[in-house]
Amino acid sequence: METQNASILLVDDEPDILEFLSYNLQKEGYNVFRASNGNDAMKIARKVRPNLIILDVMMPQPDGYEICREIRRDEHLKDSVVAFLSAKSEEVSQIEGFKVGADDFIGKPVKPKVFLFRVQALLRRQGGEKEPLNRVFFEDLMIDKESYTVVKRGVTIELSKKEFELLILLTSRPGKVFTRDEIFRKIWGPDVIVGERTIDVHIRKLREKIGLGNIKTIKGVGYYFS
Amino acid sequence: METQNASILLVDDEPDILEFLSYNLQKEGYNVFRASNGNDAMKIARKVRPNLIILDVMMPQPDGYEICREIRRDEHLKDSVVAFLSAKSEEVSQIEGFKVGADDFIGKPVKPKVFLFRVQALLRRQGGEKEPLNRVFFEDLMIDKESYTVVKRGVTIELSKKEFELLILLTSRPGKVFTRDEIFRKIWGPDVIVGERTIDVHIRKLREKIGLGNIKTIKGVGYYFS
DNA sequence: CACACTTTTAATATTTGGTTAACACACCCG
DNA sequence: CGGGTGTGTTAACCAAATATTAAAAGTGTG
Repeated sequence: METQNASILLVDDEPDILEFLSYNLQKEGYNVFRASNGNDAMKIARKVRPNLIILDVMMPQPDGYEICREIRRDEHLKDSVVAFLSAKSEEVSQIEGFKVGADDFIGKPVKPKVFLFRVQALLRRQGGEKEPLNRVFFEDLMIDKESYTVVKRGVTIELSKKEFELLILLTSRPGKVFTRDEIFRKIWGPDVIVGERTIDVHIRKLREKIGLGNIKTIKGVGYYFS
Repeated sequence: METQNASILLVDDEPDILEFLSYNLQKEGYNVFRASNGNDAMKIARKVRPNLIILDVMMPQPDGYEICREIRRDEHLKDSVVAFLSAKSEEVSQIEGFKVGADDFIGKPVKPKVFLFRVQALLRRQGGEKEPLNRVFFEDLMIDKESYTVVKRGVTIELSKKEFELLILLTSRPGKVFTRDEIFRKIWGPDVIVGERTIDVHIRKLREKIGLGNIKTIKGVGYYFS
């Protein structure tokens, strides 16, 4: 749509974080606005109608949730993409977050690379809504292929790349049993040779992170997701 | 080994990269087309309607963005999946890329494994590599060769490898009586020697799991499925 | 180049499906 | 009726497959 650079509104009461995020975003060429409290945030939002609004959950006065609700109530803003920043400890609050209409959660501490990647994914969504959300749900599990995250019952779980690839592969066809060979070919490629136990180790880590029940073994055959 | 006859169009002005990617894709069984400039690309695209189009961003004449726009404008092509190739440095351009309707960005230098994995993911998105469901039905029984499971009246039953192989064999020709020798040769192979009772035990377990009625014995001859 | 992190290897433990063996049962035939 | 033959049942054993762990090797990053 717009040919101008995307505009992003950052809202956080901690100046350091504001500064840090803002720096990273500007480096990528985004048009960044800042606010340190809810009132300023709404004022700016109404004025510039940012493509993306990033809110810290924990703030005095109107907190992130409250601001988000207000945004969703505003005729001109309700279609904005809203992402929350939240510390790992208070992750249960994500449920609340999605209830008030959040589009994404970004865990603190923020890693620049991941952060920018997600911002990008969020902005992309904002444009063409026909784009199906690249998310898969399995009971209490949500897998977001865009942001490389897994959320289990509101708790964000960080996976390494291999772990994520493995999970994506297995969930691409729940119930299907993938043999070791198949897994090797699809994730490691046809000519990479690694030890047999490598997969087991990754499977183990995955189970450790997302819970044991979901990935099952059929001895002599392979693994599957259920 | 599944035959992935998805067709992929590669567009890049550097012959080396074209060759490299093409090699990797073909090795995986994809049907690869190449073009070294935008005009050729559009010509080929209109003719073969590839499932996936991979464009280098940096090209003379019409660059990747321009080609992508044209693809999105074309009635027959606008639903193709389009991925961009781009060097790490020019990341800002990704915003532009998503704006013109790109589905993914693949960073150069390209690593085969990652590349193939993403291609796979993209093709999956394209409309779900529809593979035939490997399922057989017998009255109240459904046998799913993919998941090594049997569903009986809605209840999923997990079978071990041997049990499953046995079931598959017997149901491959319902009514036909398989002799012990036949079963041994087909499941254990020609040179494996196991005791006579081994089959009985597996048959028993199968009967236990899927019900007694289905597998019948003809004394002195063998077993059959009805 | 030190640090943090991911991936792989290697060594060890544990699990479980497959097999066996011993025995029970059913049926046929003299 | 009793021995013969073929199959059913059971539990115990074993080895292969997998799980687990820690440490080494590889990666990127400041």
